[in-house]
Amino acid sequence: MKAETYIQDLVLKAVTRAGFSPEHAGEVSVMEPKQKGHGDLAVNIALILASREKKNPREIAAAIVKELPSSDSCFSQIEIAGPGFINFTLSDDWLRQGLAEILEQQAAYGNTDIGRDKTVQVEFVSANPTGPLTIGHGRQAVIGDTIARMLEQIGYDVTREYYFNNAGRQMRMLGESVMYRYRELLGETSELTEDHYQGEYIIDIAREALEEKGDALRNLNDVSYFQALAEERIFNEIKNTVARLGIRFDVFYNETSLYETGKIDDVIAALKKKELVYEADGALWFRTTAFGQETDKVILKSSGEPTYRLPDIAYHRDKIERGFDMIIDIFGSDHVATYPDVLAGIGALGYDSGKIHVLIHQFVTLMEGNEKVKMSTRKANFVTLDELIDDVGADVTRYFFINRSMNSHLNFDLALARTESDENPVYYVQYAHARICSILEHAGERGVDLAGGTPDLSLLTAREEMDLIRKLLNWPAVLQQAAEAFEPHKIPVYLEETATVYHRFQHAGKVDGAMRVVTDDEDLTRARLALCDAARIVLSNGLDVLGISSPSRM
RNA sequence: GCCUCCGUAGCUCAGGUGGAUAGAGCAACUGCCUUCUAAGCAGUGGGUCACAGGUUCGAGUCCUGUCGGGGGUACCA
Repeated sequence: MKAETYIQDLVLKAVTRAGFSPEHAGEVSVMEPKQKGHGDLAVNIALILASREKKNPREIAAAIVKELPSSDSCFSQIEIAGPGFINFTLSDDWLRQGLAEILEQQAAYGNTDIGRDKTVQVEFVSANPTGPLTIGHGRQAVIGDTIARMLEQIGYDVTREYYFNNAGRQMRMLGESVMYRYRELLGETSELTEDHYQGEYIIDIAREALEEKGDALRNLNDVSYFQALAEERIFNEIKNTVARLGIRFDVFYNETSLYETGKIDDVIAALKKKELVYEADGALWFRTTAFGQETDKVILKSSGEPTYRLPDIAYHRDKIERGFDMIIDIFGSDHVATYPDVLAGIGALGYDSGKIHVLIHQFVTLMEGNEKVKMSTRKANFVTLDELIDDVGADVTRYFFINRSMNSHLNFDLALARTESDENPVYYVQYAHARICSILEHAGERGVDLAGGTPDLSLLTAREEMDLIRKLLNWPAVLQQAAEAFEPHKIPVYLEETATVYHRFQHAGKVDGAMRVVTDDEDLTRARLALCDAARIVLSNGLDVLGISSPSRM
């Protein structure tokens, strides 16, 4: 049982017995005090009741505490502090019992079944295959995959999906770029304009076309061959890149299929039927002003081509039709203006857009020392995600991208990532894990291990030991909260704290020989090894959620 | 103009539904390795939480405005 809910229940009853009437159970909120020395969990109900009852909050707190059970083995102390907080300190017995649960549940510790029998689709990256993934895509890839992993841990059935537009102008320009490069290789003068893709990879693909077809395509004026070739080659690269980060998509969904299956036409027809579209200036407009927007939006250009909105609406309709309980879209902040149109479209078609969660992440500013690096796929002066992984490795890459809140701008200093990667916090967390593995191994060499049942955990009494248990027991709540709020950056924050508390625990043995893990006292040694193992389990589970390896040696 | 994200230590950033003395890493400075990894631990210095009002027992957190920066505001995606 979770301590929070237990306390909430206890206090709620005491409040009623003391003659007060809380408006709702949520009014008794149990929180973790920031300050050490204020217990493990605190309740501020007396402060809330004070203004309503026009009484001294400390007196109210006293009245409530009087109604709490006089002896409860779960707590070692209950006290009134400050302006009227009631602070609960968990008993060592309660903590040790929690430790036993960690050892029992192993890799499953922290998992819940909140999402049992529920499906969720996470759409992310979704970059059109016009060039290698950039660092900006990298942030989105890691955010999306980590959110997917968190949701899996709390029981959801997750589908990772990648959507791409292969029907529009961008891809045509890509094909044209390859075609012109191909002609250049045949000695013709360049027809490439500023609007075309300039990257070296375009020439590589053109060279492939040359090797495959010779000069047979010299006078071809149809880009489709070049476009298809480029799409295939570039997509392979994209898949390889994300695979290096441990990311695998379940579904690649392409725009073209929406036309082939008639889903685009269906949307137009449905909107027409509801009289939410009209023709003007040769284009077809979606009456988004009916949904509180400033202007109506074009969905079919005068050229007959759709704008991105139309296939996006059709695609999201398809997602809902596929029956997902929850749909998560992850976009860069350059897309903030597009999703209201899509949600309006979904609503207009009679669907519940409430199950769609749109998460916007802010940009990555790439720094090379003190200089900003401008990034543009078209101009090809970017640092690719692949190059970044080459430089700092997959673990550091993932950690950098997930370490901060997604609505905060990310300053990614390449020089720092390269030269000072040893100082990176990811090594700090991994090192704690490696240290534990090492100590377990060392004990094993001396003939002490954890085989043969749970040790006598009551031998754990030192402050460093209890602090570590406290921290480890927070993991399920951290994971659940991070998953439900879609805030993956809370995981690394927690892991760094946990690593610190572990390092402090192990370091205590350096200062005081009696605090060493492996001593001549075999029972105590086994109890401490169990604690080490629990720390290993939690760190490993946490790193796993981040898609980062847990090395046993460094 | 309008929408949106951001502004917290020298730098990069955390700060669950408002709570008690605002934190971490890096950088600077000082200690700590004969035995379980010093990729570590302990400590010192460093702040008008951009600014001004407001809401209340209480605001870094909520509301309004101002300033500064990012992104958007297309018949590009």
